[in-house]
Amino acid sequence: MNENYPFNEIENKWQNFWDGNGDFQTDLATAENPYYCLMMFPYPSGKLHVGHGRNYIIGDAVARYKKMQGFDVLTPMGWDAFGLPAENAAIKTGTPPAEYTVANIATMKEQLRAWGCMYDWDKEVTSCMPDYYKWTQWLFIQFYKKGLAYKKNSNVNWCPSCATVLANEQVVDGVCERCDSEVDQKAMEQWFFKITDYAQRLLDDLEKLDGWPERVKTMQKNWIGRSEGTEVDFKIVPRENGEKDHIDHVTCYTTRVDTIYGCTYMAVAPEYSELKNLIKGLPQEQEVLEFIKESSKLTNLDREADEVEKAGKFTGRYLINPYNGEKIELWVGNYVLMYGTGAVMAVPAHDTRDFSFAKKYDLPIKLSIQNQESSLVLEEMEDAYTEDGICVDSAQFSGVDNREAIQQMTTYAEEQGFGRGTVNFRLRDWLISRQRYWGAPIPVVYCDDCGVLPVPESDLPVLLPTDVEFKAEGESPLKGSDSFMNCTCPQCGKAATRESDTMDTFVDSSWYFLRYLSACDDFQAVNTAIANKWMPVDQYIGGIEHAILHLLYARFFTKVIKDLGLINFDEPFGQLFTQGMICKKGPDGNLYKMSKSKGNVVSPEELLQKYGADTVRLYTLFIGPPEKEAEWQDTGVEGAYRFLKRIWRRVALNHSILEEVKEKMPDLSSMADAERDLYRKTNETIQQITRGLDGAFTFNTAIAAIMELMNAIDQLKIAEDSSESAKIVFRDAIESVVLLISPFAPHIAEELWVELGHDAGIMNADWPTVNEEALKRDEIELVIQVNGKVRDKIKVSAEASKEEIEEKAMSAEKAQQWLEGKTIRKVIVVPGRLVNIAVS
RNA sequence: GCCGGAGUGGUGAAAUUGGUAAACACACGGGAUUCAAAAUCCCGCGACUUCGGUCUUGUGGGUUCGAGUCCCACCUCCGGCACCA
Repeated sequence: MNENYPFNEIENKWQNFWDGNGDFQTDLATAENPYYCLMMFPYPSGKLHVGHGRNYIIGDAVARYKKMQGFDVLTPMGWDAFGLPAENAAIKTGTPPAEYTVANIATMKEQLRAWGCMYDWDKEVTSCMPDYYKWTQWLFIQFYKKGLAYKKNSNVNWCPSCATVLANEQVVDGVCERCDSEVDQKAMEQWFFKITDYAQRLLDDLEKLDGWPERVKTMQKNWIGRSEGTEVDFKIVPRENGEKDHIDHVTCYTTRVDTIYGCTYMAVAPEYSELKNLIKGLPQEQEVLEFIKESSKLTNLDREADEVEKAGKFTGRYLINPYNGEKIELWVGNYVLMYGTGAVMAVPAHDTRDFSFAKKYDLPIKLSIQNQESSLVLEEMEDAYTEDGICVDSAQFSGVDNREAIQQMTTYAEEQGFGRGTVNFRLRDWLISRQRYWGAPIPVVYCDDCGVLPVPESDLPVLLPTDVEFKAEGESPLKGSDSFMNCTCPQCGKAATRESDTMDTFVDSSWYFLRYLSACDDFQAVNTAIANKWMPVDQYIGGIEHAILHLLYARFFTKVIKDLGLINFDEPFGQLFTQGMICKKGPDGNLYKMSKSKGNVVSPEELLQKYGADTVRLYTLFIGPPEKEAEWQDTGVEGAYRFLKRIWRRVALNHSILEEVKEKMPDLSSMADAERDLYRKTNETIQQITRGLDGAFTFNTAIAAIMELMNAIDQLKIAEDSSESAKIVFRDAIESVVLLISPFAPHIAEELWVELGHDAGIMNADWPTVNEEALKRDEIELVIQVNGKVRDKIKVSAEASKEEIEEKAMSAEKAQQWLEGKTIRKVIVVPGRLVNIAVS
């Protein structure tokens, strides 16, 4: 056996072997012990760098580990293949998106293979292929039939650079999450999914997700943004000239109805639907219209900046507060959002925004909540009092605790019929229309006579045309394809037109985990029996950047698909693991997430050639806790390489010893001390790693533990003339190292496994188990502390009683020096750990 | 402002959940081997020290025989939400 570690010879060999052996192909129907290990499928952007690799390496390690534990592991892989980069490439180079995408997939598939990440390619899904998007379209139609897909005209986020609309989730700090262009507001007719119908369930079911990171659940909770409050109808004071209005009241939403006796005006959003009607013909009309126009010019960015000066106009109309009959002014304010009802009752004394607005426009301020000390004096207030307290000047509610008053006053409003308790969500419906080519066409037809009609299921898929011109303009390229646009009405047979928008790519990725389970099924989207058997996914692995978008949409889809009766579970992912990003210092010396634009990518090719896949894998897992960000350091790779070389050498140099060992593990009692120590260390390592890997992903410490075991193996100093039992213990330790490291560095493990005389296919070997007997110690080292400081160490028998330990500790030589002349006040004996002597 | 997470050597980090702080590595320094280099092996590596020790887990208090870990107050950083009424 060559003593130099020949990674370049063995890695490809074993990758071929795994393929040929079908080790990663899983029979979904017959598997008895299913374990679904899923990695977020990538967008085929071209090339993966080592930062991307973390996701797949972690996933592969989990899959191999679970396989060795006897599970029937399913690890599929696919491609989130629709999306803008392919289309932009088409605009730039003229390469059709399909061609570009297919080429990238081929490259990335090779890269995954070169990393030793093996998948069940029989179940590959590619979201841009007709056999996939047919079923995406089918699901759209089911959503449509259930009233969960609808079209409406509304203000939407428009990215001028991407030339398409965006979902709220895709707008980050007022800019497009993809290209960082400032997003405009534009009124357009667009398709939406009614995710708001599922807001409560999406919120409630977060409770069930014990295997999800807390921070992801919190992010989703914030995003859904539930708030409980009260709607109150304020009657509009009729016009003096007797003219009628369309409406007779304005409804506001508040979470603080307890402060309503302090309400001194009402403010509506500039976009408030009835506003223009309410001001028609009034002297204030022009001024207010002007104001509305000004406000609409404010971009998202301006609105989100804290500095935006609150501004507003009196509309000329008045309302009646139904609780006390007071007449108040109706204002329009730029600080009021179209949230709730778009109208807010203003209580300057108890809301900081209303306070500054009232001060600016000299509106009245009334105190209606008093603090516990009754120390609030209106004239002295410099800001609103927003804490809890006691209602004052609030008619029959005066003296009531304000939290209690919310209940009482809501009930009162319901009894009187001018208000009601209600719940509001921050979550908006999901805008899925995209004015782009490279996505699944929305399967809808417009007929002049019959209106909007879904494409009949038998006509699916609605194929993307190829006779299109790619341009970065504001219209879908599909509009330019006559062959696509012109069709017949499925109902009346007359000429009709197709919808030219395509679906957001997040629609594709919201159900791909179900499609892996029926990848080749031409007759149905979801195989119910198989899905119920394999889902929810046991372990999902991906980046934290999907905490809201993808993970929320996938949960929504799962719930809808359950309601369609196709599956019997309502959460898609049991355990979720979000790995941290890999960063590297850029040319400017700052640390960035690895990306082309920062010029700090490390591509795997060079590393694989220099060190091999196992080294890259081992370093990636050893770099730090996998859920945290990590800084890539090239010298660290060297360290991983050194360790693998060391394992290899230890086997190669002792090959004959390892080969000649045939005997079984001898009795513990017949082992020399050094042998027992190593045998114990081997079992401790197995225990530690297994505990770490179950539930948590402590790869970094698992690898450290294997390194420690290697250090212990070297302590034994095995040689040809060592005793038979030493050789057995040595071999057992080496074999354990090979098994334990195999999920992380599978190629070297396979090779050494065979060198140790086993059949090829280490992933089908059993994960090592702990011999409890071996863990026991005859003698234990105890620390002796005096007043909590370590002063001495003693060795005692493992069976020693507390009394014996105490006695031995007290007489320990060094401890004695610290006890001299002191009064012993207390002695604490912690068996197996330490003795602490408290003196004064 | 609200919510979540973190702060430990030159660096990445460990610490059986209240029990020897710094495991395992990286970097660095010294030595062996070598004509030389690479590779490999051995030793050292928190700070101060009068070589007895003393101090040390963001800061300050507290609980405890004992605190990186628990409690209180504060500081800093990261992430999410945010004019949401």
